[in-house]
Amino acid sequence: MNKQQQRPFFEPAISMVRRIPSGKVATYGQISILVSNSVQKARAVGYALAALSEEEAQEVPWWRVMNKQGRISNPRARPRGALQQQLLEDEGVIFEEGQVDLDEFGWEGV
DNA sequence: CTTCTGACTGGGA
DNA sequence: GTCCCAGCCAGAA
Repeated sequence: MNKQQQRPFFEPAISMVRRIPSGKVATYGQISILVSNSVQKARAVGYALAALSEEEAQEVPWWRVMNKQGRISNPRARPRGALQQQLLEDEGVIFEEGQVDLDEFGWEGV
């Protein structure tokens, strides 16, 4: 728990990801803007999810977070990438050529 | 201490 | 469509 203080950006970002409703997807830049009002910290958001343990992954819908292109980021480095698409499709998100239409499934935020 | 890398984004060529 | 560059945060060497 004390680690939160060491991560001024990690925890807020994770908390925001948890707010993403089912059937919707958010981009790293989206989360970055919501928590810090800056899109430039998007990389830190991705890193925050990458640092999630399996335990945290159960509570955090990391699969609803993707890049601005509406595409799963670095799927080759993560076998879970296939799972991510499967989970999203199970929630009603439609993949088109391995790509999601953010204009339709993009999370508007709070 | 410095340097590099990474689940990113935006702009320019 | 591609490629390159600059900026941000966190961790590893």
